[in-house]
Amino acid sequence: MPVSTTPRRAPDTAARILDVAERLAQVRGYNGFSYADVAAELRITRASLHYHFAGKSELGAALVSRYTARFAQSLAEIDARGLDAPGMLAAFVTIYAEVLSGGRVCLCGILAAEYETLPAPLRAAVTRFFDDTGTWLARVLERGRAEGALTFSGDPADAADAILGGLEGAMLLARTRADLARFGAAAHALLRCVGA
Amino acid sequence: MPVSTTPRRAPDTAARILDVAERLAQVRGYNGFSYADVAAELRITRASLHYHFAGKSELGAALVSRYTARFAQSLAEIDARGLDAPGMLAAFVTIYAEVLSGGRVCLCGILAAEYETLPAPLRAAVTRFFDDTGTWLARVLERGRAEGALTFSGDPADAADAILGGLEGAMLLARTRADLARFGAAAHALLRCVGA
DNA sequence: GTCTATAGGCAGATAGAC
DNA sequence: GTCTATCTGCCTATAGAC
Repeated sequence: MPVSTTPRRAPDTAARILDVAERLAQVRGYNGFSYADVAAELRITRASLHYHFAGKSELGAALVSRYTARFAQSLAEIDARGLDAPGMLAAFVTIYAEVLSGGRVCLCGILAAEYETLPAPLRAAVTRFFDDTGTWLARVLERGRAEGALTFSGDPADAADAILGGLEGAMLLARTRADLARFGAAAHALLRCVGA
Repeated sequence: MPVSTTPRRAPDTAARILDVAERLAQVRGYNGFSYADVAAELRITRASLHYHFAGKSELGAALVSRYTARFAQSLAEIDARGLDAPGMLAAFVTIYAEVLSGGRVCLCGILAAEYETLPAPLRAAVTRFFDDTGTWLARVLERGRAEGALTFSGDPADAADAILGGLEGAMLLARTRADLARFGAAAHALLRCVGA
């Protein structure tokens, strides 16, 4: 078949809008950026943005949807690497560290802070992100403990919450200190919490 | 001296403004409330607010200032109770749990999420809050370890960051699940991190 | 101290031409 | 798909009367 399936190198405006909006949201939050910000950066008009995403809440929902899908893919890749539980936790922390080193925080972490002001569909999507990620973490923790590679007491779901919340909080704190190293140290301390 | 030093029961409008604004900020964030919101709740006009606080950034600074002072007072009260280190950590967690049970999150935690959009004086005040609180926590942790009441490895400052960030993050996550109990469980898991 | 009135800007959003 | 033009509403802020 001569017809190439190579993705168009061309604009794909919707994706570029998501790229810009995602970065703005991860730095300034959902309430901290506007259609005007995105449009200016892409050198198009606000009206054009409305063609691709009917409103800001739809853009926000698309943002979380894509972010969650990519995050799930990252977790699946960790699953596929055949690591032991401590290795999986370390890889999990690395995802967060890379986001932070890009000057961003977790999209759903910053949206969680704005939770009470978010449109309902966005709230539901954020909740789902944490449920999914917490479930993955709890599974890793439970398996690691069963195999003797991890040591902690209590419900794996609670330990998962502590690690997940700990990483989200550590990211936010790291920005107030402009100190990436302290994030790594705090993350390391969190993992020691479960014997990793 | 016959002139009573009893504080006026009267309005004290500035304090009432701070009370309302503080609650709004702890629920919706700095970017999530307006002068109009505060004014409507107090049944005064926006113009009156400007009489007491020149602008929103000044109001925000006053908010963080009062919050930090009260928080420091709470820590001083813990110091004065003659508890052992684990008891002090438990009391520290209780402060957070009480805030959350009131449907709020830590003022400086939510401001940390909005950090990049805050006026510079507000940013500095938030940074100071975490530095002060982290210093207090690290001191408790170090003393507890020296006395054999706590067991953890590494720099007490790193463990302090893990606990502080962990509590801030756990508060934000708890709201997305409307589940106060899970905050308590996560906090408990964090304290076990240092042997408490 | 509190008000009315108003300014000036920016937000999200829509209609309709091209 | 992208534009210009426009709408409506909310925001912070100020001037000046009471």
